[in-house]
Amino acid sequence: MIGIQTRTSRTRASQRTVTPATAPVRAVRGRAESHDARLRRDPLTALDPLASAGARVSFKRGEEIVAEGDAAEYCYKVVSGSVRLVKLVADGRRQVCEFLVAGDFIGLTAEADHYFTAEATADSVLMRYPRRQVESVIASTPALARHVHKLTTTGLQRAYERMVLICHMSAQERIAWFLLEMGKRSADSDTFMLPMTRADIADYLGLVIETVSRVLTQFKTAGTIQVRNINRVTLLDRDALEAATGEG
Amino acid sequence: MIGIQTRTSRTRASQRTVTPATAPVRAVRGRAESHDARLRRDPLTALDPLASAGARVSFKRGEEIVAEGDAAEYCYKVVSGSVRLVKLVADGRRQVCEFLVAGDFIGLTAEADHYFTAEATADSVLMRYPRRQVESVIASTPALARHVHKLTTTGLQRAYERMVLICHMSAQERIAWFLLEMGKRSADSDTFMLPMTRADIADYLGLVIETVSRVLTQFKTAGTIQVRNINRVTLLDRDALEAATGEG
DNA sequence: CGCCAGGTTGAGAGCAATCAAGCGCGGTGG
DNA sequence: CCACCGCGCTTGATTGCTCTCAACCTGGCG
Repeated sequence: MIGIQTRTSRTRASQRTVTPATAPVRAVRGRAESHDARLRRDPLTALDPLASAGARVSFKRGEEIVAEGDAAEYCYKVVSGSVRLVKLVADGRRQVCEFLVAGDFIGLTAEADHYFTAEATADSVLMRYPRRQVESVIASTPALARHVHKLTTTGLQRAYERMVLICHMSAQERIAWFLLEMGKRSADSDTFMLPMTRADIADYLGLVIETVSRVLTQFKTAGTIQVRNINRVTLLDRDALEAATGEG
Repeated sequence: MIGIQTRTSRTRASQRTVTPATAPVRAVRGRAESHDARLRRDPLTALDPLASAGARVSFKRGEEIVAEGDAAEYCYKVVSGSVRLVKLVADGRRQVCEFLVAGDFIGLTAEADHYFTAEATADSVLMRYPRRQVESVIASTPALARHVHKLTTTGLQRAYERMVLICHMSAQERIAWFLLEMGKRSADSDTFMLPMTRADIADYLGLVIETVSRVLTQFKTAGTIQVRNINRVTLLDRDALEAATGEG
C-alpha cells in the first residue's frame, strides 16, 4: 500500500516565512472608487482592513497549511500558487477534495475545527487572517456574510458535481473534464501549467496515478493535447476533449 | 440504459396539498422558555414567525419538490418523511447527493437557482418558507446567519467524507457504512426502516442496484443484519459492520 | 556521477458493471 | 376470489475497466 508519505513530503513548516502586511491590498487599488462601491463589487474587500492584523505567509510545495482537526484559529486567502484540500484515510491513502487557486479561501468554516488538511501543491503565498476577527467582521457586515455563505454554497455545488463525475464517468471522461476545468481557471485556457502532481490529480478524480498517466498519454498520441516539461499542457483539440467528456 | 423514468415516477405534483400553518411550532412548545433562550438553543427557531407566512406541504413518494435550475423561490424544512437531493446526468443516470430527514433544510442556498433536484423518497411533509422572507430574517439575525452557514458547512463536510467513501471503499465497506449511518439517524439505531429504494442507495453510494442487493444478501447470510419486509433492517452484529467499514 | 522523486509503460488480476432471467408482493380488474 | 400485471428486488453468468504489481525512464540536484 502506497502511503502519502511516499508521494509528498509532509513537512510541517514550523519556521514559517511571515511578512507583516505593510501594504494592504486597498492601497494599491485605484483611488477613485468609493468604499461602498468596492463592497458591492466584491464584498470580500470588507476583509481588507484586517490585512493589517493579518500577514502574508509563504509555503513551499508540499508544506501543510492547516491540518484536519486543528482548531480553526486562522483562515487564509490564496494570493498566488495552488493549494489542495485533502482528507487523509486511515490506510494512508487520501482524497483531494478541492484545488484552490488565487482568490480562493481556506477555513471560512462555521465549525470549531478544520475538517480537512490544506497543503500547498506548489510554492504559494497566502494572506492569513485571525478567524475571530473575521467572524466579527462577517457578523457586522450582512453583505459579507451572504458572500461567504455563497462561497460555501458554491463549494458544495462543486462537490456534488464532482460526485457525479466520479460515480458516472470513465477515466477518460474525468481527465478530459479536468483538463477543460483547469483551462477555465487559467488566463490562457488553451495553454497552462498543471500546478500539481499526477498523484494529486489521481486523488482528486478518484483514480490511481498510473491511470492518469495512461490517459494523458492516450490524449497525447491522439493529438488532443500536448504536454511539455511534464506539467505544461496545451489543448490542441478542445472539441475532442469536450466530446470525451460526454461519451468516453 | 436504464433511465430514471423507469426507476421512479417523476410526477410533478401540480395540485399540491397545502395546509395553512395555523399552529406555528412555537405555540406547542413549553411556555416557560424565553425567546432568547430558544434562539441560543436552536437559532432556526428564528424562522418560526415565518410559519404563518409559510405552509405545510405534502409530497407522495417519488414526487418532485424542487427541480434543478428552478428559481429558488422557496426553501423547505423536512417535517416528516425522507427526501433525496439528486443531480440528473445527461444519459438518464443520476447521482443521489444527500438524503434528508426530519429537521433538514432544502434550498438554504445563496445562489439564485436550486442546483439540485429534490424528490420525496417516501411520503413526506415539509414546511415551505418564502425564500425572500427567509433571507431578510437571516440578514437581521446574525446568530441565524451563522447557523445557516454552519448547516452548509456541515453539508460540505459530509460531501467530502462521502467522496472518500466512494473513491476508496469497496462495495461492502460503503454499504456497511451506509447502514451504520442510517442507524445513527434513527431513534433506534439497531432496527430501522430504510425510507428509500435500492436504486436510491446505489445512486447515493456510487454503485449499481444489483451490487447493493448482492452485498445486503451477503450481510444477511453472514448473520450481520436481518431484513424484513424489504426495508426494515436490524443490525445483528454491529461489530462486524464496523469492521467491514475499515477492512472490506 | 549517482541518487531520488515523479512519471511512464507493461502484464495480469479482481471487483463491480452489465446483461439477462426470475421472484415476490401489492394492486387492479374481471 | 382469483388471475394478471408491474415494480422493486434478487440471483446468475459474463465482460471489462481500472487497480495492482513491477520495471524502467527522466530530469533535477547535491
